[in-house]
Amino acid sequence: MPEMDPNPIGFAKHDHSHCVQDAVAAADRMCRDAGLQLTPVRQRALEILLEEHRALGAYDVLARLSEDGFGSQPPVAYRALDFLTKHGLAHKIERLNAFIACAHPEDRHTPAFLICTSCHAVAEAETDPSHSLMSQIAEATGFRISRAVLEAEGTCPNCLEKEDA
Amino acid sequence: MPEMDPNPIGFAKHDHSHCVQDAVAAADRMCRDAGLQLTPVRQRALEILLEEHRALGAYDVLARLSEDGFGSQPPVAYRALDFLTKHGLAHKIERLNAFIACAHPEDRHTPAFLICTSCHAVAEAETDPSHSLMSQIAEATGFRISRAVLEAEGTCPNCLEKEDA
DNA sequence: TCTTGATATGTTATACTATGACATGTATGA
DNA sequence: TCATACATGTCATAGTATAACATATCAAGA
Ligand SMILES: [Zn+2]
Ligand SMILES: [Zn+2]
Ligand SMILES: [Zn+2]
Ligand SMILES: [Zn+2]
Repeated sequence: MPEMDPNPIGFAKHDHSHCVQDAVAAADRMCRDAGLQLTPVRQRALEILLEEHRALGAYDVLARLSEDGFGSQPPVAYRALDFLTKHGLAHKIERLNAFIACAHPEDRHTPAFLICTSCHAVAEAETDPSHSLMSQIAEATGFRISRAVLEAEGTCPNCLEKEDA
Repeated sequence: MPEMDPNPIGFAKHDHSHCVQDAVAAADRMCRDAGLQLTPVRQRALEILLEEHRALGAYDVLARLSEDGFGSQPPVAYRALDFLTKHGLAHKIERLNAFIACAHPEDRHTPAFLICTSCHAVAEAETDPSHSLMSQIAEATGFRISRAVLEAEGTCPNCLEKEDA
């Protein structure tokens, strides 16, 4: 699987070399435009999430931040992660109590995640909020949604292959 | 269970007097049929969840179990809740780290929850797993789902009304 | 009968996740 | 200059969850 991310909702491998700096550059641009401060801690936290292509616990992020000379106490990580999630640069996976960089922060979306319980990979699928199941239910009941959590656990294509072998 | 919950996906009030014992009786029957042991702790835990019509933290359940003479340590609650969730008698709301009795344990379903951030009510909607958003995504990527988490936060109809007033 | 294995309940201790409260520094604008 | 907002750091604490071990029960098998 060569290119960067030919299948945005899949588990394909990709060339990782440039994708971190590209994403950071995009985040930087976005923050500048929106009048937000992508400070050193926040940027480093984003890089950490991007470097791994999986969900990291707040304390994992904290440990790396601390290694890099930032504060070593939980609020340091939680505040950086709050910033990133609040502004769509990262998401929290509720099922895992963990965080992951957003796969396509360009446009507003309701993220849906596929979590492989075998290899712990996490894929983010972009969904059209208006067509989603939750929206239909909400409409039927008069409920006004502010945030939706869509997460599926199971086995990814790669691990399914290995199982067969 | 016919009129136990006239509006299974809504936030309507209902007569609570008999719904607990009805649900417990049904659970008892189900367990008997399936060769499962609905032991005193487990049954009491289910009753506790049914009595409140909202999501309870494990430690809330534990406190009540302890009052009733059961063990007072976390595993007591977690094990009872594990049993109930494993067998479809209760669900965990990941967003809240809390548990709620299943609104319709009769049939297999993928539960979806509507969580009111104002009054903290939680409604469970029954969804057809095969038609769901997640299933479509999974099918497109070759991912095999074992469990789906569908949770929406927002404002319930009752609270929306109050806001207007 | 005795034994073994599976299941269930209880305990202690510990690990993991998250937030409150306060001090300091820096930039902006009245 | 001063007030305000915001960002970072600290210490302390709250909230959620599991590991590991002891004991009890019951059913199946030697
Ligand atoms: Zn995203
Ligand atoms: Zn996998
Ligand atoms: Zn249910
Ligand atoms: Zn409400």
